Amino acid sequence: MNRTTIIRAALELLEEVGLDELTTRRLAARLQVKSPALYWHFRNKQELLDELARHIQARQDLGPPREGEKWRDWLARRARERRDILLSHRDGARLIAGTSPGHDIAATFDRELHALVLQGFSPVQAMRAITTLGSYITGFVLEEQARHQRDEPPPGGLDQARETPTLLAAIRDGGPPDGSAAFEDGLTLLLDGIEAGLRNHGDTSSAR
Amino acid sequence: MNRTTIIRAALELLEEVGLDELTTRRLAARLQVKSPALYWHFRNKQELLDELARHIQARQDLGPPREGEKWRDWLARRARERRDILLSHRDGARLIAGTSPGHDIAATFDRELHALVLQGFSPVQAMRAITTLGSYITGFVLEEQARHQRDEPPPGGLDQARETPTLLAAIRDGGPPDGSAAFEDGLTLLLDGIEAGLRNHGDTSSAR
DNA sequence: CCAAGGATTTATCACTGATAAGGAGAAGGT
DNA sequence: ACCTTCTCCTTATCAGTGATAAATCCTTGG
Repeated sequence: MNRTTIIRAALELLEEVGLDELTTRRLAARLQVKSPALYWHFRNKQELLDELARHIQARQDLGPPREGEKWRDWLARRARERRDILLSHRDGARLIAGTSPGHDIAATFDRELHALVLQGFSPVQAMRAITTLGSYITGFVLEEQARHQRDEPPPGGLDQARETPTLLAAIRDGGPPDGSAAFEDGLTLLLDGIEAGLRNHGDTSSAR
Repeated sequence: MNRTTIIRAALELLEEVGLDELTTRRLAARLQVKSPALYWHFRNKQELLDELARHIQARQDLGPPREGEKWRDWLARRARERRDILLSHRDGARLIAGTSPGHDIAATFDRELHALVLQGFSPVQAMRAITTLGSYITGFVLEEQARHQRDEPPPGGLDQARETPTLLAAIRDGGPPDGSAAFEDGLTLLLDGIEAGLRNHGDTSSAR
C-alpha cells in the first residue's frame, strides 16, 4: 500500500459518499486497514486532499493549441474540459477550491501563457484571460454542484409569477442558471471580452 | 436571547476565529450559555450558517441604477460592492458559496433584471450577465481569501526565472493574480463581453 | 397558588482527526 | 545463525465536534 493506491481508493470513496463523508476511518476500512495507518503515508488529511486535488487536475494538461487552432477555440476547449473535469467528480469544485495549486502547476501555466503570447497577447493579457476564466469556472461549477447536492429544483413556482416576472421570462427563454447552456453563454461573454481587450490594446502584430 | 443576537455574536466570532473554528460550543460560550441552548433557536448548524450568509448578503441591496446611470457603471458598482462585502468578512466567500440563496433573494434579483431590461437587455441577456458576474466574483474572492488564509506569498522565486519566464513577466507588469487590480481587469473583460453581446443581438431600441 | 409553556442545563451519543506506544516482519550486516 | 534496524501497521486513547433526550429553572396567565 503506497500513496497512489490510497489516492485511488479515496477517489472511489469520494464518488460514493461525497466530500463531507470522506473520513479517514472510512477510507482506511476500504483499504482493509485501520485509520492511523494512513498517517504513515500522509502527514494529515489536508495533505491527502491536496494530492487528491492535484491528481484530478493533472488530467488538465491540454497542451498548447493544436496546429492552426486560434486562441479563442483553444481557450473555449480548455474551459469546457476544466468544467467537465470538475463535474466528473462529486464535490469536485469544492475539493479543488480548498487546496493549494501545487508547484508543478506553475510550469504548465507558463506554457499556456506563452501559447497566448504567440497569438498576440501581452503577458498580462494572457494571465488575466486565463485567471479570469479560472475564477468563472470555479464559481460556476461550485454553485452548480452545490445546487445539485441539495437537489434544488429550478425556480418556477406559481406564486412567483407576479413577484418575479422578468426572472421567469428569462428562464423560459434561456433555461436554468446552471447547466451547459448557461455555461456556454458565460463563456462566450468572457471570450468576447478578451477579444475586445485585444483589439483595444493589442498591436496587430504579435507579443509586444 | 433571540435569533438576531445569536447571529450578531456569530458574526463577531467569525471574524475572530474563522469559519472552521466557528463551533457551536464557542458560540454558546460567547453568549454565556451552553451549546444545546442554540438548538432551541436553530434546527441545526447549517440553518445558522444559512442565516448568517443571508444576513451578510442582505447589505447587497444596491437598488436599481441611479438616475442616468448607464448599465455598465451600475454593474461595475454592483460587482465591486459584492466583492467588498465578501472580503469584509473572514471566509466570506466560502461561507456564502456553501449556502442556499434564500427565497427573498429572488425578488431582488428580478428587480435587477428588470433594470437591465429597461436599458436594452433581453431577459436572458440580463440573467446571463448577472449570473456570470456572480460566478466570477465568487470564484475570484474564494481563491483570493484561500490564498490569504495560508498566507501564500505571490510567486517570484529565483529558481523559477527560467522555468516560468512568461508568468514572471506578467506578474512584473500586472501585479499578482489577486487583489483589486486583477479583479478590475477581469471585471472589464466581462463588461466588454456583455457589451459585445448587446451589440450583436440587441436592437438599438430598448427591451425586445 | 398553581399550571403551562418557553428557554436553558446536564448528561450523553456517535463520530471525527490526530498522536503515542508498541508489535509484526522483512532486510541486511556480521 | 543471530541480532539490529527500518518499514509499516495496530491498539489504545485524546480532545473536540454536532446533536439529542431528559430534567430543570423561571416567567406568565388562569
